[in-house]
Amino acid sequence: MSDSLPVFPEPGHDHDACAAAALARAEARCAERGARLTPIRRQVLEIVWESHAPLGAYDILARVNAAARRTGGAREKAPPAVYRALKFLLDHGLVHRVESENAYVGCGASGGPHAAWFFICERCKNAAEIDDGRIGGALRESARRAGFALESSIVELRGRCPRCRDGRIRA
Amino acid sequence: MSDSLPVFPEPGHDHDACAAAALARAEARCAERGARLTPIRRQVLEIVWESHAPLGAYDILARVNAAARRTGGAREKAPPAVYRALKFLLDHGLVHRVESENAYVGCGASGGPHAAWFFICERCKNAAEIDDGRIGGALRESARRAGFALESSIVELRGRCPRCRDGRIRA
DNA sequence: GCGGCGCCGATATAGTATATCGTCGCCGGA
DNA sequence: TCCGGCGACGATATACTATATCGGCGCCGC
Repeated sequence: MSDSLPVFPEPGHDHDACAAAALARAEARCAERGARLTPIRRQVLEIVWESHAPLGAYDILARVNAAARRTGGAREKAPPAVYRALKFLLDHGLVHRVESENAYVGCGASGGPHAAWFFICERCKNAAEIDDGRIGGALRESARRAGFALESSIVELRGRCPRCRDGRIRA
Repeated sequence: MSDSLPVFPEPGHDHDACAAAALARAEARCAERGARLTPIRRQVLEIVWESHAPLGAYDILARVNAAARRTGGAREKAPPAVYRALKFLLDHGLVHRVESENAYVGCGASGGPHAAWFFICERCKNAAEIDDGRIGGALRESARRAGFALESSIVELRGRCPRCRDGRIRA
């Protein structure tokens, strides 16, 4: 469960399948917990999973409303609708917040609660969750030495993902 | 230079001296660099150093304007004045931004550029810089294994500082 | 002197997030 | 059946955070 390599999307990445799997995991987790994945919550989750790049709340809102305009005259949603959906998804571990971008990204893990640590590519903007026991060990050890009672940790590592480093690949 | 214990203020902490030392370091660094610590920049730095708790830009602005009202009728400053000062201080490594709070805190280090990693106490709100080589090692090693070209890192560890853990001390 | 530059004032606006209140629908208990 | 509670959502207003842009002023070097 620990120390798997981070999952920046590979060249052959089947994103539709990737997003579908995430939605299926979300359905399953909500079912387990008796939580309701209502239409707006599900739609926000689908939008977040349109890519591996964190998306801002107002970008999500714009897509929700664009979809509403396409499919018929439903009234525009207001910001609280999206923020409420995001809060639900955050509370249930289905999305993570990227603090350094005020943005939200789908949680790629199927397991239970876990720290949200990311590599974030400055070029393609994708974020990949880090699953590395040594980081956790170093953080816990540092806290222990300092007498600090660690409750949660934010780790956001910025740079270039394997595909974007060296500027070899266009996008 | 590495692995010193983090500096949450001790009970006997002489904060005036602490802030004065920070100001002196800032003067020295600006002198070295030929950068001008203008009155507004210096004032923002002093305000940030009023405590070890990160302060929001608009809180800083309010204190700047409160001081102006006390000392005479100078017109109120507008937000860009504070943001410009903060940018200068950030660029010169005199303050750090705490991403998870949209807030700013004085840099306690005298050395050159360094990652800004923090313990942040949820109770007393103080932030303490972490200087722990093992964290950096773990982050670099994790990036290396992932093929990720690391450019900068954000680490914000939330919890209870030594004085506030166990709820033993009032504030 | 005058041109360039850094700094700042001033205004406007963009971007992010929350408070509050009312309504509706569902479900369980009296 | 009716009622009460609760969760979800709509709607409006507002708070909080940050930046764009333009113009003026003072300093310095030529």
